[in-house]
Amino acid sequence: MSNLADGMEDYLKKLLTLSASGYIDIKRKELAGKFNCVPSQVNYVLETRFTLEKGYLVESKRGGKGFVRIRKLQASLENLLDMFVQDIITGRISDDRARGLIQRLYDLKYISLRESRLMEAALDSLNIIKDKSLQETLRGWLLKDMLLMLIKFA
Amino acid sequence: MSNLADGMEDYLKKLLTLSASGYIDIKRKELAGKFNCVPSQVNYVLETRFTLEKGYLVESKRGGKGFVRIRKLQASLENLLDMFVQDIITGRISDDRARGLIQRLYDLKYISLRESRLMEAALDSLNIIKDKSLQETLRGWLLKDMLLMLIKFA
DNA sequence: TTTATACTTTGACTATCTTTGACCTTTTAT
DNA sequence: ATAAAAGGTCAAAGATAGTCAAAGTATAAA
Repeated sequence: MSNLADGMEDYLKKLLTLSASGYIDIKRKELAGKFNCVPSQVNYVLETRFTLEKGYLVESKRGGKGFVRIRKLQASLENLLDMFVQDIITGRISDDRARGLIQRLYDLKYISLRESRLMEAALDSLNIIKDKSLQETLRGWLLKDMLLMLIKFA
Repeated sequence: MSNLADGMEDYLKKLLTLSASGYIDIKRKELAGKFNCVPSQVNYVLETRFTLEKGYLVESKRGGKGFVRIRKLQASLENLLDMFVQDIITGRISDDRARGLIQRLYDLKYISLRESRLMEAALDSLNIIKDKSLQETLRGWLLKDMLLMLIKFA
């Protein structure tokens, strides 16, 4: 008998393969109910099994009619991401490295010239931050959020 | 099945696109009746979805023959500058206003959908900053740098 | 077999978004 | 003036989801 987390993982992955849209929407509480566990267990499964490195994107909304949406990335995007995931998940990234990644995205025709410049401009704005540590952290988030946005609407 | 507020938002936006005059007049109580909710729900939708920053103007009148008028502002650069002059001067801007500006730039066809999303993603990343003051300042720079870049390479 | 380490499960507390209702103000009709 | 007919405000309640750290379990190393 496998554990709860593995069971929930399998269940969600199965739903995903059955889904035509490439994503599924679930209710955290309902899912927890189905597996007879606390709702936060769902978060655990999402955090450990449906990560970016593994090719998944998770979005959610709170409040009435809220949801958790799990999206399976296309293989091509996964490959692309593989190159950056390491930088992204460490959470911090140097300016040079960040600009290198943007250049790479452009070379791969994944973003337009204007888009690359937009991303670079965003990086520029971080230069007014005195605290170098905060700067690196923020740069990591900036890059990650922009990249995820591109992927989400690919 | 989406929630009440989203449904009402969609309904009103649809009416707006169908309207030749550029605005629609509704009766708060009637609308609430159609959606089977309390009248103040209408206010909630107006306050969260039809704000000035998002390019809408809401006027109303009480008493007999009362109404609520929702107008989609036509975007123009002049218009935009007027609306955001204060932010530009102070160099600080709230999240809502920043997103509104981006939306308006997109309405104006100054930026593409992807570009607008990139800019929004950049804004997202600032949310990890605890210090609200620093956050507002940084947001100002971020927006300014991205905007200048767009202009420079227009 | 014990111990150390990694993985899983739980629950209390928090954050966010939505819905409702009681009470308030303005405008019009008589 | 007054009553009737709108619309407005605000705070509480409801509906979800997120975080974090403690407690429980399984696995690997000694």
